[in-house]
Amino acid sequence: MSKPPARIRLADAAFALFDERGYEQTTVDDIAERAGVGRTTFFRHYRSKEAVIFPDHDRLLELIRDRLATAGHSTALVAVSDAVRLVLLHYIEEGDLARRRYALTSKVAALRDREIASVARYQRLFREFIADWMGDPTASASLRAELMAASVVAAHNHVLRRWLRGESSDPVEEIDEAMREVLALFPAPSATTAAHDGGTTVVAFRTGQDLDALLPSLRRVIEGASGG
Amino acid sequence: MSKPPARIRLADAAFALFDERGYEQTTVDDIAERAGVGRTTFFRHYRSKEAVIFPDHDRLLELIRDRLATAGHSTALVAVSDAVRLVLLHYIEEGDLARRRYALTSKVAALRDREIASVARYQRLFREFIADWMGDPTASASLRAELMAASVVAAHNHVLRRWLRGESSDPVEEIDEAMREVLALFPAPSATTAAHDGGTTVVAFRTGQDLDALLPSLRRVIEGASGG
DNA sequence: CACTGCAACGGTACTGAGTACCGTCTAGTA
DNA sequence: TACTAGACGGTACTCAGTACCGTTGCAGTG
Repeated sequence: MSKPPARIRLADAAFALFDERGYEQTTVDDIAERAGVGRTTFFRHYRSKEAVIFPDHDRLLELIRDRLATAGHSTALVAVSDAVRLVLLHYIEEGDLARRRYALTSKVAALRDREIASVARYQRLFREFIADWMGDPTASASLRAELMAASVVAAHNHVLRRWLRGESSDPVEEIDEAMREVLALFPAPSATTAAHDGGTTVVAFRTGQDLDALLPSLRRVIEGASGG
Repeated sequence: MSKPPARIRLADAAFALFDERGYEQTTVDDIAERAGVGRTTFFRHYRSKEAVIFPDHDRLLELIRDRLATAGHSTALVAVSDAVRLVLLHYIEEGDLARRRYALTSKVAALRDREIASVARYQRLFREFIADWMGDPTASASLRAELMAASVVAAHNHVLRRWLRGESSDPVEEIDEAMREVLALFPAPSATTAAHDGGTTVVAFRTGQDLDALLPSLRRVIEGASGG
């Protein structure tokens, strides 16, 4: 019966102590002692006390980067959807561990802030990828890339949190549906550029009425947009 | 010639030292010494070494909260736009100080993370406000509130960063235009709910053609959506 | 003037995260 | 056996942040 490696024992000890005493009330010395290793060994495996909760953000970033790198111009949005699904699946595979982490980040402000900072790095990755894909350096296109990346990440967070709270039985189906909704918000980039030369603008909406009943208000919307 | 109050002297000293030696290379003792006060006094005025860079995030949060609180149901989106403009104006009034902070947050990861965490608090405020406004507790509405809040904040950040980098001469006009673009992405909430009962869906796009030329493809899109 | 209360300040001492460095033990190999 | 490399433990240090205490200065009050 050989003991599990120190890295695992440290993580187990940390989660257990955080549950028992709370995060701030647990020192690194406590964690190392329960894991049966020296304090130095803790910092050899984890850069900080916070990092023991988020072991593999770097790996996850690489995962996204790799998936996006395989995309051609016509498959860019598919790559984005795939990358988001990949991240979600990663958390789901963690199972109970992800839920314990969620319980901690919900209570401890320092951990929540760190989580948010990590998510911002994902968002940056998506934003740069989408901006490159658009290939249009104007301020307007840059804004659209920013909005799109923010929406993509928000959709992921929304589905993930639902699953973490036990409100979702099929998170993969939910993320696919959410991504469809996000992508539907944004026009194809080839069409958008033409609009700046004073074309017709059609805004997105959904209604119970049929198309013919909608035409008058459609026209009004279009004229309002081109007039303002 | 009376000296400025300690709070100001500390901020000045901190920014000066961060410029000279860098953030990590500057200790709180250094800052206090240059400001001519004791170390204790530093922590009386600023909760942490990072906080000296971001003095008034709490006040800004209150500003947003107050503006949103005055909104009625029909003026909710106006309140959101106003609140965002308020935040942007706050930074602009800081002028050079905001630009120095930007230079610091661009270099120091710890400061950038803190900035991001603060922005996330704004986003949460907007998300809760929008969700309340929608008054629809379904998962779909919750996602839409999340997407909208994320887009609102992303638009603000985009315009703010452009101004901070000196790429914008009229940031107020830019934020108004950006907010128009954001709000155009999202259908009115009364219309959205009907769509789930199998109504007509109109997707957003822009084109150089006029509306009549577009109708056939519009119909095709709608049938494709209701069929899938 | 003497007294009181209060607010801002300075100093000391402490906890705990994170870093640097050094010595030790052990497994694998020539 | 001798050598080497990696994982480990221990010590000592820096620095952020907290707790506590005493001091100073200034307002108002008798």
